[in-house]
Amino acid sequence: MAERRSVRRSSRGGDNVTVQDLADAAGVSIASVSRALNNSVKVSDDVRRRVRDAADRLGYVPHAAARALASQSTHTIGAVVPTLENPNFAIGVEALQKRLTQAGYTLFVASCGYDMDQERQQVETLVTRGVDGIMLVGALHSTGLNDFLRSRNIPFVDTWVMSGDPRVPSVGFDNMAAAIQMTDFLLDLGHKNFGVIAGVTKSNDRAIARVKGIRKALKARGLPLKQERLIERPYRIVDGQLAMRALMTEKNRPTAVICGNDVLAFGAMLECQRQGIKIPGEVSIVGFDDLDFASQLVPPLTTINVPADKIGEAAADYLLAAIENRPNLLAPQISVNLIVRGSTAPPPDRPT
Amino acid sequence: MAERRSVRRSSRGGDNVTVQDLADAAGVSIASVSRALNNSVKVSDDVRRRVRDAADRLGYVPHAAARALASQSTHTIGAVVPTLENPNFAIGVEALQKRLTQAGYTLFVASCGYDMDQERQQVETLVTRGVDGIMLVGALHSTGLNDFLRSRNIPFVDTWVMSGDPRVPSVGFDNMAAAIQMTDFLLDLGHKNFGVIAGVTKSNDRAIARVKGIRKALKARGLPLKQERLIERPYRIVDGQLAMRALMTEKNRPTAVICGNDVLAFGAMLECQRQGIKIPGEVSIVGFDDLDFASQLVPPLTTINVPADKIGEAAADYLLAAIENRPNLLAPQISVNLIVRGSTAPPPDRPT
DNA sequence: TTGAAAGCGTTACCAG
DNA sequence: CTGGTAACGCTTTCAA
Repeated sequence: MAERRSVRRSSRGGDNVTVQDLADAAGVSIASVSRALNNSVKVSDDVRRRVRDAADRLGYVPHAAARALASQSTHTIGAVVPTLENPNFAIGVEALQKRLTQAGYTLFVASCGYDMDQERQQVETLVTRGVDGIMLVGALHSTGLNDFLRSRNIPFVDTWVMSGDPRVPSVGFDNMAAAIQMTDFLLDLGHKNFGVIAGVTKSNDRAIARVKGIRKALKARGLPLKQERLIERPYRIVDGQLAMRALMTEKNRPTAVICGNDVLAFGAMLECQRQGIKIPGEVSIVGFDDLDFASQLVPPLTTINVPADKIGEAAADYLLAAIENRPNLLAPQISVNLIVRGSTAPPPDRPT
Repeated sequence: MAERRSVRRSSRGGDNVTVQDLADAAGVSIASVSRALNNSVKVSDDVRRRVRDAADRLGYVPHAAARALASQSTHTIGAVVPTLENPNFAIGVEALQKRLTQAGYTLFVASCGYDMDQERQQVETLVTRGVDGIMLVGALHSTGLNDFLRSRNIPFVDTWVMSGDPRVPSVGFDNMAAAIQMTDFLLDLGHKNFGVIAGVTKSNDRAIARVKGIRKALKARGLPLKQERLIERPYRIVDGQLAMRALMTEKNRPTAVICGNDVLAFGAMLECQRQGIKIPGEVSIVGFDDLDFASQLVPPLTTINVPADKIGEAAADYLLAAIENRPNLLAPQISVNLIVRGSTAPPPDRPT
């Protein structure tokens, strides 16, 4: 038994304290040490105390890999988001992580740059890592991804969307409905001449759904969305600016511009400020997300509030419940709200 | 041998394919399978091919925990940042992750909310996880953190700072020097009346160093920084606004306001816009970080460019090198630059 | 180049 | 309640 230690291959300096060491120090079996450490019920207070003491004294640090191997559970969760540069996802991941930490889980984070193949790649890596659950963004994944995860019995949850399919748990909201609500709001204000600055719709079902919603709402009032009035751009300020510039060079300027998110809207507003175009006097601008700056802009931005932190927390709760086989709370629906602020008003009195 | 499988405790559905299975399928020993899978040189092409085929056919997914346990290396890195809500850190983490993925490493992310105790907690969790390296932000940690990591032989790197101590590897820059440069710039412009909106300095050595730099530069010109001219606030837009409001209510308004970062500066600018205070006509405002919106604001913000992505990449490179015992590249120094834009100008002609 | 076998640090089952 | 011990899935000597 003493031999055990000397045989170690360990190259690391700080000869790690093992359960075996604690057992020796506390004068109990390693089985008892394990039980004591894991708050198992079947341990006498005495043993528990002695083990805890030894652990503190020797500076014991559990070995997660060994634990995972033996228990078949890593207490680890993975998240794959398009990019952390979008504050929305950063906030969501942050909230997810906080919740997981509370529950004793650790989070792997990976980004895929809005690319389904990369997402698949990252997911496979996470599976190799033995994650107990995975958070994904959107419902649009590489073919077979869902089945792959299901076949391996790994709980996962789509976020920022609301899937119709009950087999696919999701924590989010109906992007199309939100876009419709926003468009209807502008329509009710009297706007008839629209411009849209959307996010890149490739591999992005949130962006797709939002454009679809806008189209649908307009169509319902007999207003088609002309090709040149729909500009698709990455979610960056400068792209919002350029898109707005393009939109405003037309002879028949739109009186309302719907942006795929607040970042794009911010860019659009800056362009107006630069050109001296009055908001909302000449053009109404709306965003999506309600990032912290939205309410502070001049004028403050009308947008859809998306509680990214709530999404992250709910995703954590769902995953944790699924992992522990708790009666699965119905995938919580996140409510998003139209926040009307100063960037919108009825269209100016001129023939459109 | 057949017995082995039936004894499994595995509760999971998707009976995972093991090295043993591949060995059976390929008709070789598990040792050979391991070698074939790990690109070991000592394998015949034939064996390699057969193993690879079997792996593909059976859908083999390696088991990281087992691999870690056997090889004493997890191919895992941990990062602890104050918060992902600060775009700077989000960008840094994103870059770190990308680089690590390329190298076959997976990233654990944790945030500590600018709290050293939480940071310590997170680090210990990561150590339990067996991470091969850790990225930290700042050089100010809970007492003994560095020794703890060193004693366990875990490479770590401080970021966003430049440590004097060569025993503490860091990837960053000299915050104080940058602040001095910025202050000198304003001083050279003719400003004598300063206001400072700093980040919360508790547990934040970047914020501390920046304030120190400002103080030092002012002092060198015989200008003290009065208590009421230094406002410390969390890094949020609204805090920048409120702080600016407080600064501008004084009878003797500052002609230059130095902000701890761009977010605070943005808030300060918004407040001026709201009050109709001209920038830079009446007051010059500067930030720190050069976030993407800085160059787009009206007027564009004078600030210090901090390449967060470079920091993340360099941190990854350093950690990887340290882990693989490669001749440690000297901790790379990140160069930050003063970016002069429209938010700064000489002070107005009035007695200050 | 290949195979056999000894671990890696824990957990969990089974007796006692 | 406690101890002994067989896994967990893989890597890595050590011989052949």
